[in-house]
Amino acid sequence: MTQAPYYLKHIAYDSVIFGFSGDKLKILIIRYHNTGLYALPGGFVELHENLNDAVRRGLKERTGLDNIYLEQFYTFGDVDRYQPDVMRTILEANGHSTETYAWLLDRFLSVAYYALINYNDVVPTPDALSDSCDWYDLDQLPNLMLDHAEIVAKALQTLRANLDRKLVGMNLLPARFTMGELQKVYEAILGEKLHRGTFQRKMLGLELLKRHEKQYSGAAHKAPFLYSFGTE
Amino acid sequence: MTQAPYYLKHIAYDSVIFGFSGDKLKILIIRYHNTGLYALPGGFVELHENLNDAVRRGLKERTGLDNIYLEQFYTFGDVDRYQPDVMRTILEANGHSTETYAWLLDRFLSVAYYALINYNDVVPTPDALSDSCDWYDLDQLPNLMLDHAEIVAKALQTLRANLDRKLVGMNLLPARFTMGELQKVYEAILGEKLHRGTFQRKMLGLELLKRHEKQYSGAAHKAPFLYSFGTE
DNA sequence: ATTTATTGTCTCAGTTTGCGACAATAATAG
DNA sequence: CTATTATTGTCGCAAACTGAGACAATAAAT
Repeated sequence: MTQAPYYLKHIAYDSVIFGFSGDKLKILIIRYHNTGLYALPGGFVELHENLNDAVRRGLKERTGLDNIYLEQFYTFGDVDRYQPDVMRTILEANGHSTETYAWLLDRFLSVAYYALINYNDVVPTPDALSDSCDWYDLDQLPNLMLDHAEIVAKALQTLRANLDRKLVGMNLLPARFTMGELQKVYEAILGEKLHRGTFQRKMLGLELLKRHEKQYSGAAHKAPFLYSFGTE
Repeated sequence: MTQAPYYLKHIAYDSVIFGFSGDKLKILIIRYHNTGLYALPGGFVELHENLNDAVRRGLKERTGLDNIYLEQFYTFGDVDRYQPDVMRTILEANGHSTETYAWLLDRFLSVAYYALINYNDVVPTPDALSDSCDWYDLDQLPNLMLDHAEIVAKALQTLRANLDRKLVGMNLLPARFTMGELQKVYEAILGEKLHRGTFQRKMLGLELLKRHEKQYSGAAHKAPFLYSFGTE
């Protein structure tokens, strides 16, 4: 967080970072110091930085990960996003002068992205203004500030629409996974149960999964195959 | 076009305005005075204006139409969009001082939209800096400035992807149209021939078209039905 | 050795899709 | 007035795809 001329004015980004654990879809939410305000992880674009690079830079800081599956889905630009009181509250709670950071009190458009990551690879890390960065079940989110709830809703909607066009599900899993795990990811995203046989037939028919040896599963049933993403 | 503090800095929009005529998909392109530069119609967002409203305002100016089918599809934010020389050329060719309009020489992100309109309803109108605003066949575009060719390509790609999810084709036609005309629209968008019987069966199966009386067509064959969009 | 839970696969019926065929018909040509 | 031409609405059939249940296989637990 630096002073005014370092970032493009009026432009912010927010990222909806999806993870999958315990059969549930989750997203990363930060909480600002001493305010009780919850928000999506976001940031600003440096004067000589590509927009997409700015978002990847923020993702790296928040998750520790490079090379994340990332997709831009909408730019939010309504006037009623402009609530300088909220930003003033955050700055003051952090002991920052609202003069030095006056540029933050201006109107912002937000370019929204969603990211899909492997839950287990992540070490969620708060930024300078926040005291936590944590996973929340998608159906148990705290009240989010500004229009961030709307951003999450549109992210999920876009993710669902992309699910049958792009092969996206496996970005939420480790490199090797079972068919059952993959199906649970799809079910969590779509919010509905899928028929096991049909799902398996469809996934294998795409010829995008490589089948490996059997998994040694500590479970009381037949050991499933492991798959990885990639034809060869 | 007004002075600096009237618009949000760093933010522009561009619109890919699709029309359909003579079995071809076309888009509106403007040419800047005395420069030979071709570009998409675009504009800026007023300080207290919703982003979407700004785009509709621009569409109204360029086409004379309200209530246009409009969809945001991507925000372009690479650094190499920043080519102040191009904007300087345009300003000078129009006799504008680059001091008064210095804000135009800054870096811009562009939020891109596509619009679908009825070709026959439109009176294309140039803006203050351009001397023409005309239809061009999608496959015979002039060289477009900056990354506008890339914007057009992504617009078409998004339109194609949306074609099987949203019912979008009829926005390019008059209120009443024949099944053959509708099919030609789809073929122009997808860039491929479709089977007549299958197309008709699918469209009617959606139960979104109302069938009217026969058309008196001056053509030497059976007169087709007319349809309009809307169930009832 | 038996039970339990889950996996990989198959079959079958129902639906959708691609494609050709047929009669119907508005204008035109003879 | 009749035949021709071009295009339309519709049907039928085969191929492909989909949803759902059924069956044997098997790793761990009893």
